Amino acid sequence: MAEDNGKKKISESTIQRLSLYYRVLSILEIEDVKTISSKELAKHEKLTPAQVRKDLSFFGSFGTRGLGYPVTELKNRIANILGLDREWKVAMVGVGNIGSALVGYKEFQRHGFTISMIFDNDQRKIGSNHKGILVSDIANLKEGLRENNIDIVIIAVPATVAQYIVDDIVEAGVSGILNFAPINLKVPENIILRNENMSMELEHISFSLVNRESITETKE
Amino acid sequence: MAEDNGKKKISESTIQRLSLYYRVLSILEIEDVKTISSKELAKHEKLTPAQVRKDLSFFGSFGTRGLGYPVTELKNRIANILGLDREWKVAMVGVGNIGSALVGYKEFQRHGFTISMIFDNDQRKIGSNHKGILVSDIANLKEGLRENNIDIVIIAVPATVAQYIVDDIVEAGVSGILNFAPINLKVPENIILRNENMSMELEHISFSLVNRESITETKE
DNA sequence: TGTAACTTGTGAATGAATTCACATAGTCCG
DNA sequence: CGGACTATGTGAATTCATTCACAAGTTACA
Repeated sequence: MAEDNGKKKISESTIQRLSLYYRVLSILEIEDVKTISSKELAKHEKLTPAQVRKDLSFFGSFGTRGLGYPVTELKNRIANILGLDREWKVAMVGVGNIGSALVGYKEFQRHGFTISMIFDNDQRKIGSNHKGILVSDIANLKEGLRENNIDIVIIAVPATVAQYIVDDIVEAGVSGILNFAPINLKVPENIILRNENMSMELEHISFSLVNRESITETKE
Repeated sequence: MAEDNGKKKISESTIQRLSLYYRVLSILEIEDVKTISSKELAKHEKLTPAQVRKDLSFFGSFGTRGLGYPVTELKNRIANILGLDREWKVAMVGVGNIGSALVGYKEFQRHGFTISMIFDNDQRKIGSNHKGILVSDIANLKEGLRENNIDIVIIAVPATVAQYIVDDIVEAGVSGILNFAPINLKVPENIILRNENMSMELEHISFSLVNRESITETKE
């Protein structure tokens, strides 16, 4: 009966929040907390209890009235929904500043994302070892991705060349791409492309600071 | 007459999109494009023309009917709205994987964010030079931030210690904080705190891939 | 077993963001 | 200079997301 053939569409924000819930639940599990109410869970991420319940209700009902949600069970279920209960094979293209940092980023590994290939075009880097991974020549990108059955590619190259790279990635049959280059890439409809734009958050802060000032004028 | 004392609230997403517009306009300016229509601008970021016009209309009317928007002028105006027309003094706390990469991230500099201080607790790093910046002892965080009039702090420390760090930052009087630690930090209401969660985007991709599969089943 | 206290799950109500659609104003070119 | 064309700016309509509010299920304990 757990079949949900209705398939109502899940909003972007719900998916993002699932990530947050997962993170909190992982911590709670380690702290040996057995159950948690929507109220508590909401507090952890500054949301409303109703929001939490609504989000979870899209995927079934895991809670027990009067008690709350079983931590481990819910965590596992969310992992399953997000696809974190499997190993994803990830490749990194570009091992400069950012790329290099991400290769060593523990958080990815923890969530099932294993970076197993690195590509770069810098002759000095090619052939070298980066945190235990051999850096391949970007000239072999397409074959490399194919042969190793890579699921997801992270792009961390300069904006100027990112589009060429992404074209190759798509041709290689990879359909999940995370782009760190500050440019909007064009991909076919069936490709899942997400952008990580770190300046954006900083700019959001600067906007807020500027706007706040005009209000906080009274102070001092 | 350009006074907008009405002050209708600007939505989060509008602000995010301003960042995108700014990025596109910067490129167009370099390409020596003089004017651009909402339609063209929308195409660059996969939005609708109406959305672009609505976003911009919150801040006044910069366009010319029949022609479009003057690229340079609009770019400068957005820079002004976002607070990118000034120099922000930024400090980095934690110079591990991520922190180190961000210190060398050109994009920040380009948008007016100058990282001028670095703090860490690792004795081997303290006193050393990181891309031309002296690494200070985190024990001196509060005084350092105050003395140097830091506007924004980027947190790139392990999740376990992030809350202590942020408390110090707040006490030092800094009110803009960008957090890379995968944890929800508590700050007073008047502090602008934004989180950058890189796993989240990857998880979004994995969710989409899993869900897509169930639809693409037909293939092969 | 009964009852008081909780907490879920969910339609309905509200609120927010996006898109529509068009009056208005400017451009462009013969 | 005039008419065809283009594109903005914005209320109104629509779609989407969040919150409300409450019936119904479960616990805890006397």
